[in-house]
Amino acid sequence: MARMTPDARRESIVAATLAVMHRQGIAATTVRDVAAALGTSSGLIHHYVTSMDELITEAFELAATEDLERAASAVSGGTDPIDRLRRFFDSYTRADDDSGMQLWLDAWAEAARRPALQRASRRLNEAWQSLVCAIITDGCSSGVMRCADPQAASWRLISLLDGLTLQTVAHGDTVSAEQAARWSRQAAEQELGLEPGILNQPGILNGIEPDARPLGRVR
Amino acid sequence: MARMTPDARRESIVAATLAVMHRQGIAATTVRDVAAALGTSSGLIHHYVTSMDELITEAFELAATEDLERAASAVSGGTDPIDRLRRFFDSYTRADDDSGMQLWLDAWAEAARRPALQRASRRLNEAWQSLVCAIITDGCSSGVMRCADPQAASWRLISLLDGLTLQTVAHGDTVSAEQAARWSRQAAEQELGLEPGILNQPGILNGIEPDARPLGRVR
DNA sequence: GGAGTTATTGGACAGATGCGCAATAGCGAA
DNA sequence: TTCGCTATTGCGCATCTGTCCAATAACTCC
Repeated sequence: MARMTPDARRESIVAATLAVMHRQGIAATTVRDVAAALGTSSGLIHHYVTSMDELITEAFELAATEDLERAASAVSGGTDPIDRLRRFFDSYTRADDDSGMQLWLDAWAEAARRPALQRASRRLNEAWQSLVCAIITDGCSSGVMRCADPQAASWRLISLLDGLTLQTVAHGDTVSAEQAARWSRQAAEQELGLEPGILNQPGILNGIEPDARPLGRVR
Repeated sequence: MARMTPDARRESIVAATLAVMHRQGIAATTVRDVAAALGTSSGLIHHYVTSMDELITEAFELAATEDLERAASAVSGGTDPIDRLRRFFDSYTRADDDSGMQLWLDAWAEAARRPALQRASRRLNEAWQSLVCAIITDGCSSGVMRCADPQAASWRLISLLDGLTLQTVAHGDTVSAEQAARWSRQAAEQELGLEPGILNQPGILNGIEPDARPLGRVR
């Protein structure tokens, strides 16, 4: 294999690890599979990485952080709290494939037994909640939303989305992706005292940023 | 090891498998560990079970079915829809340990790659939703609840509970068990047009069935 | 060009995994 | 008491796992 600079090689290793994780699941990701995906030897991986756990955590952190940043950037383009909330739903919901959410399912299950992964998962989950909480807090102070406890409301909103999407991904279609999208928006409208259907308007996202790729936690 | 009847032995194997699954997680449950927990040889396991996958699915199905039946039985003792809903929350929420929910996290993550486990998980999740949906439907027709779409509402309720509990179990206490209990009840009251706080009244469960153990999906 | 540095190789190592199989031992029926 | 059935044993097999390490090859600097 062609010799690469340490930085480039490290990056390619993490990227390959992520690909294998998507294909086989976190628990079944092995050094040899990563090496094979890269077309190199397994020894090379350990030349850059001290343990498999570290590598898996790093790859998960990379993917999850990118998704979060895409969502945050989509939200930040909103003109007002309701528009920002709409963009948040768009970015979370508009998934073409489920492998991103599957990664989260793996992470939540593995968290109990991999401390480093737990820290990463926890930190990123809290960041998602903060993102939503800021929108709700704004919405309340500007008077377009009514909510007694933005902290609780945002955890509910995130958890509801996770719970519904979980059904879609783990069980095929006990809850379809379309239902998850619709039902979670309805719940948010109800919870925040919004006019029913207001979050379902065709995403302004489409008009403003035609290049924007499907966004959000679920890639 | 003492010779046992096939039925008794099979039962003991499934029980031991479940214990190992709770301790080590589904993915890390091995034939040898089960044999060790039982004080027998690994060959014996395969004398009763054709594959590890089958055994794991069977053990999960057993635990999840028992939890569901405990919840259903708690609910069926309710005097009216609101009382039944209260009992449902009590049985889901009143968990002393988290290993039951951890089992569900494992199952959801593994479902994509173990078809038999996916079928079991799916079937049981749908049963939980049916249980709630029946309560809501009753509540609507007797006029004590207001809900346009009991199907959607019950999926939301289940998913919210799963999502919140997931945080408690996977991340320690991003959301505490107490918050998960309170917030999900608040959401239900809001969604079903109930008087705030009505689901938080001290569980009638305690008075009527003093023997009733902590119930629900989370054991 | 030569020398030094280091990215990369390929395999060794010890341990774990699911599964299968001959041998053994315990129990019920004759 | 003896016989037959089968629950149970203990180990073998092939394969896979993370980790490590000496040998090699490619690149940089003198």
